Amino acid sequence: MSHLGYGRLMAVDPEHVLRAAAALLTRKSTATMDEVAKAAGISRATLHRHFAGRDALVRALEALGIAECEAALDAARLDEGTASEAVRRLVGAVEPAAGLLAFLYTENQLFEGEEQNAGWALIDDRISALFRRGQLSGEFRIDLTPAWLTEALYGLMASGAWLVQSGKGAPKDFQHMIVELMLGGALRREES
Amino acid sequence: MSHLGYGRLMAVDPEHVLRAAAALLTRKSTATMDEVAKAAGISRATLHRHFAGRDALVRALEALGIAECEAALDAARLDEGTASEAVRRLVGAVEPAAGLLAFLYTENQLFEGEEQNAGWALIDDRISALFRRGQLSGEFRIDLTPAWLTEALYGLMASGAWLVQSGKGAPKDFQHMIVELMLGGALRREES
DNA sequence: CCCAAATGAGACATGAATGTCTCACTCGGG
DNA sequence: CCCGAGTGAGACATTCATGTCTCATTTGGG
Repeated sequence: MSHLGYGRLMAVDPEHVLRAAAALLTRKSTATMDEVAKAAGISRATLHRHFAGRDALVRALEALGIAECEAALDAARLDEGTASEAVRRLVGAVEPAAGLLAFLYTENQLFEGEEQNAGWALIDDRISALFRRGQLSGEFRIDLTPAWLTEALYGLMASGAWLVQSGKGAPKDFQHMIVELMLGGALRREES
Repeated sequence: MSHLGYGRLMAVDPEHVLRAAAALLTRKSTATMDEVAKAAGISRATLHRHFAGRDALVRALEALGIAECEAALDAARLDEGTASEAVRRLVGAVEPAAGLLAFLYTENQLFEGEEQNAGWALIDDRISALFRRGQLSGEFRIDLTPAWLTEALYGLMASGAWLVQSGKGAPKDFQHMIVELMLGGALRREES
């Protein structure tokens, strides 16, 4: 059995391991370290050499999710154009990481302790600021708090990821269905 | 004697146990049977006498959640009035069970196996039918599928429950913030 | 009063997952 | 060619939740 090395020696790519772990844990959040190792195509021993334990693995996944969120936030350029356009760009940029984020979102183990990763608060702030900007510009309604709009966006993205993963929705509709419901709601409009 | 009388002794109320378990597991989904027992104010032995094991407990919680959902669906009278009004009534009726449902929603253990409870499918159908009715009456937009609207409603209710539980939102706003975002979206409207 | 039902407390075994370790093998570079 | 880093396989001990059991106690009914 040989692994396709990609330049150096046959060292395991931690990134690839995390991707595989995320893909598996998103489907089966109770997967054991052994299952994770098999999913990543490595042995349990090697998995342990890279991540001290299950907790460390989940923490690494959390860090990866935060990093991808921040990358998406940067790529979406939330300060440019209308807030609506920014929301649309954000959802589109987040889509590749939606599965991982949906897993982390349901992993409330991460939020029950005292030491939850401060990265989430920063992300919350940036998204809240976007909604607040939309409210100040008169674009968004003001009877819904930025905190709620942010939380709701998380929920809709998780639901969207779940819908796609279960096969009840097409991946290509991910951005559209989330953005349209988030901004426009379910009611039919006559105007525009 | 020897008949199944239940007013006899200081028998534990299984309903109360389930409520306590739901309240705890919503906050800490990894709570042990011992913690659940303590939260319910009974011993682990008694907890085990009523629910064969952790799996049975979660199944019972699932059955309770399904029952409460169906009760809410009945109480909301989805066939009466406009679809919007029905959605509003539904969210209001579901609110007391929102915490439990949020827990079940994130307990993807329930949906990964082959034998997921058929009760969810029935609930999905009833809610989907409501959105479809709204679309046929011209009340709801038709570019979002009933399946997505249903899933989105779940996600928003879970997010709403989480927001309230974390203290970042008031319980009294639960119905309003969910219904308004679900139906009207975040965009500000000039009309009405 | 006496008994049966139900509970609480705790001991005990079991099983699964985890964490640690050793050893042999395979590359790749010097 | 040889050496070492990195890996796979597996043995091993440990931890912890779980499941089962016993026994004392409480409670309420007959």
